[in-house]
Amino acid sequence: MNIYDIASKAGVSIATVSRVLNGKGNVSEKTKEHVLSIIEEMGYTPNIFARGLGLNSIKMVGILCSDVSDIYYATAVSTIEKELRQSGYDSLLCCTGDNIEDRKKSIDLLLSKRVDAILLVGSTFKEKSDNSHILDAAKNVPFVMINDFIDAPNIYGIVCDDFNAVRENTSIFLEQGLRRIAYLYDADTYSGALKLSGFRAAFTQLNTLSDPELIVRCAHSPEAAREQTLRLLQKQKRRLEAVVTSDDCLAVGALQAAVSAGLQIPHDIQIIGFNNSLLARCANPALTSIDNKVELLSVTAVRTLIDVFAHKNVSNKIVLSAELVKRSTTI
Amino acid sequence: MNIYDIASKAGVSIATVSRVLNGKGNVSEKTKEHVLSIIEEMGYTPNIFARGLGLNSIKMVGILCSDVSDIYYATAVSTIEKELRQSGYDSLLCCTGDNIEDRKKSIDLLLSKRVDAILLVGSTFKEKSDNSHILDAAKNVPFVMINDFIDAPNIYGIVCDDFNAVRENTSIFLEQGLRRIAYLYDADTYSGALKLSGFRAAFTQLNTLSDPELIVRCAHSPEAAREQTLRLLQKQKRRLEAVVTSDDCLAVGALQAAVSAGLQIPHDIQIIGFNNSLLARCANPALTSIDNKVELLSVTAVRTLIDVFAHKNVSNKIVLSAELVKRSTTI
DNA sequence: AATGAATATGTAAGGGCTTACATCCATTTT
DNA sequence: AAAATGGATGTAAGCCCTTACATATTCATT
Repeated sequence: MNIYDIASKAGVSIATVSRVLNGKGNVSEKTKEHVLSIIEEMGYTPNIFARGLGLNSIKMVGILCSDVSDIYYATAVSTIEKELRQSGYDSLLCCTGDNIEDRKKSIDLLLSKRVDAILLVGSTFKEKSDNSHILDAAKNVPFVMINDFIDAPNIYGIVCDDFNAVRENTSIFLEQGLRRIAYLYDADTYSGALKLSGFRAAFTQLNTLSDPELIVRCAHSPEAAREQTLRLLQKQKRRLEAVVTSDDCLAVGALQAAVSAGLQIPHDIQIIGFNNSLLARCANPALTSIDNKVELLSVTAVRTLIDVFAHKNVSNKIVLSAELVKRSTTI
Repeated sequence: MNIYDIASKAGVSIATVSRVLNGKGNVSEKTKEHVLSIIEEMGYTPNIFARGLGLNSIKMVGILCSDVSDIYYATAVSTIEKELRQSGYDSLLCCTGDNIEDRKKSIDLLLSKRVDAILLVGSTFKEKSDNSHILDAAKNVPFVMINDFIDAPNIYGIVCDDFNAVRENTSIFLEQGLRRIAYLYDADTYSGALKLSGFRAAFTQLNTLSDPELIVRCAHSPEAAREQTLRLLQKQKRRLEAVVTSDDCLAVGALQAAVSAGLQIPHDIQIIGFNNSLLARCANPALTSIDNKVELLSVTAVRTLIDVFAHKNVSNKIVLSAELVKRSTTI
């Protein structure tokens, strides 16, 4: 069944059917309704490929995500997908892992599927030299990044003010007189770098320096964070007073370490997570966490993209503020 | 740039270029390499729409998921996506929520995008009457369901033996002499129904009956489960001895309730989760959980689908076994 | 009633690929 | 040496839309 069948059954030309389907051009109300009724009656769906051939777009946006099984990215992807659909776009999902080569392939793949744009969830790597494939992709379609930014034409970054989020909350600890503050982080990404500098800046502000031994990189799992925190707790002669983390899942690990070391939380040690995910609510005691507003970031990203499609004037970088959600691991 | 450009640059016909691109038909090794080098040199990518028009497929599978922000579904989608890509298929993601109307729309949408198959993640509803749209869809493309099954042509179910998983683990409690065992569940789905009957069956096996007041349905959040468990703890004259749940996130809520009631875990009360997700590892004390093997289910689903594409003989229902992962909330 | 503008509809030319069928050529067979 | 075979390649039709342009119709204006 194709547009010709509908046209002949409705006694009109295929052009008229097409116009009805696309709501473009002039069709009399009467004809329009008649055609629609035939379409309904025969259960006709236009062939997306033929349509794509004509329009060179099938309203599909590629989502590039390093790992949707991560609860944070999952929330982002979920929000993006919903918001896109509401705007009439579908989502082609591509999870790439953290490997540059794979991501290059994924971008090529999305482009070969003729997506109308690419939305990146999950930070790129710090070595900007390896981002040439993103710049290339942006020559073909708009490229929107969440929690990341590259200053180049046709690239839009929706980021959270991670620097100040960490700086301010670290400062709170410092103002309480604490100095033995550890920082646990996992990835060396754009936003990861911001958070780390935020941590350091809090110390600099007070003309102090953070102890380099207390800044620890570890794998993205509670187990890894637990191990690292236990190590710090054992090694330090002076007691660890607080732990700041780049992700709730690390904070949970730190929390487990503190609990197993018999420390009272938050009296003996305070812990602060990042992302305000389900993990923060599930931890025991419940985790204080910096909410960097994934949903808002995601919605903003999609809206930005829609504006770009509509040739509206859009700023290349949008910065949102994080917000602390206080629970039981801080005073 | 199109296939004609490549053909003329290579001094061959478009048919030959097409044959090289698709690896079909006979092309001499020499010509093939020459054409490939031109393609490489010019950076040519065949137009996916034109190709789709000819083949009526662009190797894309629709993933229908009620909610990717749920950590369990996120893992499933992530695994599916990876496995599909390895088999040369891409994933069109569609999150539908738990609403039948929305799901109908999503299925239509996937079909209109001419996906080669639909993969459903997340159970359908118990009222089979409302599954007519799935049966309809299966007339067009293979339909694979994870954790669900409808016995109809072209529908394949990859399920976990949820019934026995819950039955066996409930039995362990009963064999310990416990009788005041609560069951917390969230959704009234296919696998949800299996789990619930498994719970009941454990009692029936011993010619006992479960207390209907201890079988509680609640929303899918730790907070809701916490509240319900607190209610049970307060109401019951005889002490609650164990809680079985249909999802880790409910188990975490139950755990929080028990902790806040000052109970010793697992001495005073034992708790068992389901799915063995990150939440189980993050809980404190760490949660014993039934692992229903999402990754394996997902991989099996995709492999089944690939077999169906290859017209291999595939059984309509594949049942995998769950496995208990013991942590600190059971004896 | 004649003219022109605006609206409604139709015709036909792409858009870029796949593939059945036709053709050509180099082998092998008799 | 002629015929048969089969591999390599080309031609052209078809897939199903969109849309520029052409034509027909309607309506308002003079």
